[in-house]
Amino acid sequence: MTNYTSSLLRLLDERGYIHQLTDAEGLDALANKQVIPGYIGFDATAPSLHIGSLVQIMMLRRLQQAGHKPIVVMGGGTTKVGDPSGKDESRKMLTAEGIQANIASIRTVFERLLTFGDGPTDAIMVDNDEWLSQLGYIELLRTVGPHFTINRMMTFDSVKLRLDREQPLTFLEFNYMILQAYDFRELAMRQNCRLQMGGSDQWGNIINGIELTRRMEGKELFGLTTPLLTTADGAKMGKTAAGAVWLNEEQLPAYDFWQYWRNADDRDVGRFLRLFTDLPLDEIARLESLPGNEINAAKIVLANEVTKLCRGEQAARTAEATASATFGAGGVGQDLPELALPSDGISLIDALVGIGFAASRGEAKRLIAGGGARVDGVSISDENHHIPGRCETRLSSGKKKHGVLRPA
RNA sequence: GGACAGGUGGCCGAGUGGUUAAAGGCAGCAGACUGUAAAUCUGCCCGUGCAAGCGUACGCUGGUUCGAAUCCAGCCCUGUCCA
Repeated sequence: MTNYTSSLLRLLDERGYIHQLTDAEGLDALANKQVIPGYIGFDATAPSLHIGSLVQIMMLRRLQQAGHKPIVVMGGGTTKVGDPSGKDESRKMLTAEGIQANIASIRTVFERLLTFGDGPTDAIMVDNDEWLSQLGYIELLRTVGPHFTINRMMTFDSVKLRLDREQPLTFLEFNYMILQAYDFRELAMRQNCRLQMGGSDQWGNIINGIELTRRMEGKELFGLTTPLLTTADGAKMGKTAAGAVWLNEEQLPAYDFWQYWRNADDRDVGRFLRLFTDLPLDEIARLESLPGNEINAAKIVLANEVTKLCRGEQAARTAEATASATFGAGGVGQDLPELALPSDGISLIDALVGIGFAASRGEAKRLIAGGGARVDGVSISDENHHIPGRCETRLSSGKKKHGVLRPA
């Protein structure tokens, strides 16, 4: 490990945030000397970010913990053009109001993790629409255009990959890197921002911003990327059966959020604790070295801590209580999904579909045929099974998904 | 504008007239084993129905045919090369 002298880089380094750094010594020295405004850009295409972005959010939190100034940049302007990053047809153009609503919703999570305000190290949130929508095409060409060569743009992975695979790459997408580079320059001018952070896939964009600003303004900026976060079995973080693991409560109930962390792979526990919780490192070292199934205790700590940060203390407690009531005692907890139970009962199939364990009746039948449907813990293989009304019933799909049928 | 190659289920990718709701892989779900872990093995994996079946589905629209993802025409989209 490198010997950093600044508390910022030491903190980031020992917790595993650093993948690439443009100028380690320069940044280290600067961090010792002044408060560094640093930013990370986020997408505004959905009303919530998911845990794929959590590393970046946590990095802003670390920045603030180390006495620097986090700047959250919402891509309101870039979102207006339509997000080209995925090769899927995610070109839905959002309305200005839709984007604003998304930003407002996303902000609620940031407010839990960062301290916003007017002070020197308080976090701020800006929308790149502020400057991008003002931008004239001719002006952009004249001021920014000369600093980019196509030759160089072609060498970036994001571009090269598409061309090599003979996939389409539109002019719009090609221009994204220019807009992102422009963002960095603009922030350097407006907020005196000196550092941009991001995922390793942003390295090219960050470099572009640094070079553009150096050429246009003669200012020296820094870039830092995080390692690409995958789970131990190689999957991208944040995807589960039900879809993405959203940070906002409206998109994903706290109990499910808690469960995601509770079900982490053994091998991921230590890494996740360092990245996603504020626990001291020696405590984390102790937790991650717990032998055999004692590691489950560490997973519970992980789930509690992350849920506390993202959803609040109360949400974490309720989720944990629900989990221990459900898994430990075989009972039910208040956080489980519920379905009203009519007084004359309900068919097992309807119950499974109604509570969301099966997307269609056919799927419910298959679940039953496979032995995965349980009523009060007992596996039911009769697809015509009828659940009587009156008493509270525990309905499960497999061993992990549980719900409650409550008499109406 | 021209020539050529393509557009298949969440993704990748076979399939060139009926036996194709469409091989195979990935992802996903469930079962066994476990520790709410991993690995492994097994089953499932468009909708509806108890079922036979019916309805949808292979870029779009129309056509040929008893029958089309497969053949024909036009259109849209993508790539490569040419102008």
